[in-house]
Amino acid sequence: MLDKTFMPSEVEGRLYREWEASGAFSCGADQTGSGNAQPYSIVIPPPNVTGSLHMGHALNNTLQDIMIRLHRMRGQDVLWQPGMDHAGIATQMVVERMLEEEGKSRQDLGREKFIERVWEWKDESGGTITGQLRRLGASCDWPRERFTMDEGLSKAVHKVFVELYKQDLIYKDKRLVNWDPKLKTAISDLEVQQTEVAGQLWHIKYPLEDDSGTFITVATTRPETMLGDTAIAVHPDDGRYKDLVGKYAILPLVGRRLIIVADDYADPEQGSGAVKMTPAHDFNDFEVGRRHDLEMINVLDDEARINENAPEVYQGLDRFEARKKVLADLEAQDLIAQIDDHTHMVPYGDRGGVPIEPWLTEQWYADAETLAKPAIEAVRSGRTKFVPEMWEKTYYEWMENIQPWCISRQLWWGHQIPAWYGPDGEIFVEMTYEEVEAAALAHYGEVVELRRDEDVLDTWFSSGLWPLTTLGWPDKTPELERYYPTSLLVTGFDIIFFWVARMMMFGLHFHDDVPFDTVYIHALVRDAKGQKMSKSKGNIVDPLELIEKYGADALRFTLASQAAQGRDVKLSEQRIEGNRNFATKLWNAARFCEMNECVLRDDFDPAAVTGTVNQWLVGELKAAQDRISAGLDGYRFNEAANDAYHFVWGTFCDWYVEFSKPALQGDDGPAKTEAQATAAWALDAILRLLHPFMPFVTEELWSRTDQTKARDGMLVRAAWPEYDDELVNGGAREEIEWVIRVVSEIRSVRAEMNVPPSAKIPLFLNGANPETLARLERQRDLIATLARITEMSEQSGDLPAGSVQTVVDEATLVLPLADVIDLDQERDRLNKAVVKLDSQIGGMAKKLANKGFTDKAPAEVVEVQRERMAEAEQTRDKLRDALSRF
RNA sequence: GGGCGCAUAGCUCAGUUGGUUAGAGCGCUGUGUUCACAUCGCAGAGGUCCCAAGUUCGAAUCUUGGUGCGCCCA
Repeated sequence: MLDKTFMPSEVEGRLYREWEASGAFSCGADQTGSGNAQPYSIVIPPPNVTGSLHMGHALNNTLQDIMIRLHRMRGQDVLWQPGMDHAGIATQMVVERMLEEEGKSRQDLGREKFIERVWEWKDESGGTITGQLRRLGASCDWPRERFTMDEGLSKAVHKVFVELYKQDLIYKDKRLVNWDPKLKTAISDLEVQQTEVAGQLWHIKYPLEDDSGTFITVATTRPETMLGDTAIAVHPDDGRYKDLVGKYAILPLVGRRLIIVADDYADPEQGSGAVKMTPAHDFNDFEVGRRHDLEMINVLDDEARINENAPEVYQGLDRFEARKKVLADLEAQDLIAQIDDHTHMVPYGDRGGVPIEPWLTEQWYADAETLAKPAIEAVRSGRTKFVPEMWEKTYYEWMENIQPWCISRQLWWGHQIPAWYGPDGEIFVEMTYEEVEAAALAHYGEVVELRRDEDVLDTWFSSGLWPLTTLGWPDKTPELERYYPTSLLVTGFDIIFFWVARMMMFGLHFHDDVPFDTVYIHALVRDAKGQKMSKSKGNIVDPLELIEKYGADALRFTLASQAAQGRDVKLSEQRIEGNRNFATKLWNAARFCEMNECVLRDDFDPAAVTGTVNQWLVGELKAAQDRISAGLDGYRFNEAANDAYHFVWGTFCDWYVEFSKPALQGDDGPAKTEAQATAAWALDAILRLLHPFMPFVTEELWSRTDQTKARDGMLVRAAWPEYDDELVNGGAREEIEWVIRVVSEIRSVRAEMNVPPSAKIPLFLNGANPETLARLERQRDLIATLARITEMSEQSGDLPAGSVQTVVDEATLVLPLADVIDLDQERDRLNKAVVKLDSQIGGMAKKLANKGFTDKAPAEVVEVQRERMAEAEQTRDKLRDALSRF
């Protein structure tokens, strides 16, 4: 016997272990045994090895798991490829922090020992997230788990680097990069967060060279960078400065001559209209510098301290101290013309958390523009589809304006760049060190000392290969052959650039095919108030806490039911609680079936049921199944979840269970047997339909409701329901919908008239046609039970005194309530109903009188309108009659 | 400044190519526990679908403009 409530924490761990142990999650399964099960594959967005499950992961993996479980149940050969990302900066930071506590730095250890330490850390505490994904119910093929630093994957990265280098798609260049002075590495544009900061705009007077005593005033938010100024720019059309173009100013504090150039970049509206140029420390200035061939003077070191290229008094000062001193010195010389408060954007490194510096260094670059071309074309031609489609615009926007991709990072943890340098800096890039040596020997004609590049590759370089490498590429594996291109990628919009775009580029370049058929982009998970979750706001919701409190099923169902396309998920605990209640409801429906000995029968044919209620239910189930399948196939997770919810609660529990009670609790006989079998069949279908959303409670019920017949294995591998249209019986549907209308109407009137729920009353039908009377005859039991009616009969002639009347279709329901009725109240109620109908009829009459409508609208629409009006008129007339009989 | 979204019940949101008499969950109000479930049942209140103009026989839905909010890129 089932308990009264479902206790998720008592079953989730056990069920998950059983699934895993049974091999249910393994790819290669051909459930139908036909030998031609179609492959269905998803690669997981690899979480960082340092990561732990947050709400974004919970949503992302819930959606993937729903699709995976659905297709597995459909009998496809399903692969959900799991794995983790080595997360260069994040992981290195974790281990460096540990070292710091021991009073050591990575330099103290040396590169080799440090990397050993990282691996130790990874083996011990890395990857807690994979356990957490299991808690969520994610049915990944775990034995196939991969890590971006695995040997095979590293080999692939090496091969890709070598090939791209030989194709001139990877090269070294000296450009401005985003430099993180805390982590002392280059980072990509995408890892820079522009943050609005309330700062100042300083107007500084630069003396003109030729005419002592006059100045040109420049405005800047970063006065310390003036130490690296090499020019001043003004707009070519700016009359104020026309005469100064080509002349020189003298840089205060330094004494350097600055040429005044005319360039469109200078904005006459901004500040004074003249802008100082620091080509080595500003991206815009860098571009201006290129146009005007300006000198680039780097005045910062790798920790953003002033270096030897600046006057000695500033050397060694941190950039913020330098700002203070520069300003003080300018002030002392009376060179500050004005200080404005000024809100502007400051770039912050998203890992290090300090403002990044544009810094001139030599780095490795990939020719993203060339690689992007086929990737753009693949989406344009529809080989890869984005859902929702609007994200394609974002993808194009970025791909068409793509910048060279800086792929080197000044870190130790990651794939070390496979480039070696000879004594004169000649570069050798080969697959093996032996080949490098051979190439060097050929080049120099003698054995020389070779030095390997110290840097590692951007983490996204290896994760960009994820769909290829996890399937075994560059080897020609059966998995690669079978599961590539993958069916679906599920990810957040924030990594379309970082990740999706790179996988597209690499997949097309190295395997000549797109990595996925469809990319489903889901939204952000926000808190109940719509705020972005963040540590600083303290509004982070921990999915694991919610799982403990409400069960994984409730969390999953909530996320799915909120995952409307193009809309953020606002997660409120109340909703999760509501869906926990839904699981309880399902549980109790199963408990009801159990108590009434509803046992699944092998020979049950839903198309052959004879009871009207049973015919109705199988038809409703077929319709619900259609909607749920269509919702999932269209990635409308919210619709599918809500359809399932409404069928289970609104149709099965609220009505069918109640309808079936007279039969189930009555005497043994064919009606009871059929009710038991139908209920068992429906519950079985419900468990299947809900399984992708709520795998735990459904699996548990599946095993617990298996009283007589051993089900063929676990629900996780059971077949997804598919039904024929013949299950829909129009007559049964109309009849039961009529019963529902009658019962609802009576309940409503009873409540309004304050008839005590315990009181049973008679019911008379007035003006009912023969069909309705026949229905009444057939469905007496249901109406009597659900509407708490004693006797019911046709009534013609005079009404019993003090009757309440209400209309369903052509018939008037008459409830003799002389004892309880308040005549005035009843008159009011009827009057209100008549007035309301009159206004509706008025609207419809007007519409039908409009020739434009009757001529131009489709005939069926006009017909529907006529029918509606006739029905409304009929009801109104009946109510008027009722009033007149008062 | 450029681009992309969003605005519907107290709250959070559905509403597929225009045919609505606008729905759900939560919350709220009333009421009910022998008979699966109080993590529940039954009933109810609650909406100029942001504003304006246009297209149309017909607009929550399409177009334009405005207002407010959000995100991305400069």
